[in-house]
Amino acid sequence: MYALVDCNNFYASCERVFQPQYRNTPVVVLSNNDGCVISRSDEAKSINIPMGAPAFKYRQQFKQHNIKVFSSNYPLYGDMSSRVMGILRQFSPEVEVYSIDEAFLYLNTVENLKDIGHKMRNRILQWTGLPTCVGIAPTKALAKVANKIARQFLSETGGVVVIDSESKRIKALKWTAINKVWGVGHRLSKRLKQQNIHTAYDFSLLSDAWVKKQYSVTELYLKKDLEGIATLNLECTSNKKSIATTRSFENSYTDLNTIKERIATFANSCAEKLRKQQSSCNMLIILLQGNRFEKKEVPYKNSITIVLPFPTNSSLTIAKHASKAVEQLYKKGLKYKRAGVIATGLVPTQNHQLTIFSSENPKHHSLMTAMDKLNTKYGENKLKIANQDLQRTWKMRQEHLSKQYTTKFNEILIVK
DNA sequence: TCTGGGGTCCTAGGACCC
DNA sequence: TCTGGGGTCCTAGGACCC
Repeated sequence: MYALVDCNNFYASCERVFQPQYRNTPVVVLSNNDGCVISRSDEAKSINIPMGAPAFKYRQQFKQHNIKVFSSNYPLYGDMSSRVMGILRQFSPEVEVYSIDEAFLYLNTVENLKDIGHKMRNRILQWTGLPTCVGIAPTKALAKVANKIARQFLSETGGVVVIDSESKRIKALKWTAINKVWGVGHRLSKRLKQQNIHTAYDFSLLSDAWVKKQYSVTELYLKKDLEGIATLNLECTSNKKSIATTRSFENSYTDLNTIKERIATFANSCAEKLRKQQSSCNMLIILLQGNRFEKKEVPYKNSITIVLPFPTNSSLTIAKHASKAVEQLYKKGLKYKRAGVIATGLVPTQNHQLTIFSSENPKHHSLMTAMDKLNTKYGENKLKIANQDLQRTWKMRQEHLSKQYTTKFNEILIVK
């Protein structure tokens, strides 16, 4: 059986752990640059603050309803997440960390599953202060469905739902609207509804061949999973297949040098992440975009894919290629609002294929190692690469930032 | 003034090969 | 005048997730 454990309103709940005075009041967490709402407490949801609400449009409502606003504090959420995952590993050796706030577990046990679900919930709540819901079922897609029901009927279910019989499976699928099914998004649900498929149950009754022909194997796998035939497997490998750093700018930029500097910083950040998981990349994607919300015309949006001459995780090499690419993308006179660097074609750094004609300058490796060491010791970005601006420190707007209670000694909680 | 960021997977179609 | 066909690999872009 599979369990899906999901933290309720994760970012908002993390903030509440350290500021319990907000436990029963509406709380929202904003995205980078305090742009839009990305997490809401139940109270904020019931005041109809939508997901993705732009903060500048809702300032009045925040004030009016006394909503506590936080800037996002990723070091805090990341640390809380790894604590939760650590607890889950006590219940099963097979854990797939599906996102920062949820994980699938494979449960191979004769114990009562409902009891296990409650044990997981209780231990996470007691050890981290975070509320969760647990769905348990014979497949991942059904565990997702069970989890949704547990969340929706929290007080009746106690936050744990087990689908362990055919009648429960059918009842659960009939309850689930097609657009709420995991893997069925906006486009797909629209098409399915046109074909008179309105619930997960309707979908599960379709013929395999028809689903594959009309849609793709993804939908076929999903359908089998909903039927109770486990088709989606646990993915326990932790290494990423692509690594990205993309940002919106606080203002629009028009100047090439400013944009090049930003790209160099993003390239450096990607390279650092690559070295952390001991990967190198074979390809880079550089992207540059105008303002998505510009009404007049379709905004400029373009990207370049570069195949590197050899796999690398050197900040210098990646920044050099990224910088060259951005010169090609840049058009004078346009305004840019967002840019990014994505590293793909990742391979383990250890066993690079030897290239006959070119390879990394061996000095890069020791330089990068030294740079990472110093940056770990003295704080991020103490050491930069030359394409980055040494004077300027780019600061995100974070007007409502909480402390790094769990990852910085001088910000640790003090008990009076 | 101010609207996030980081991922995965699939498919269609082009390029290329024999 | 007649102008193949099958296979593979790669990439861009879409759809979806949290």
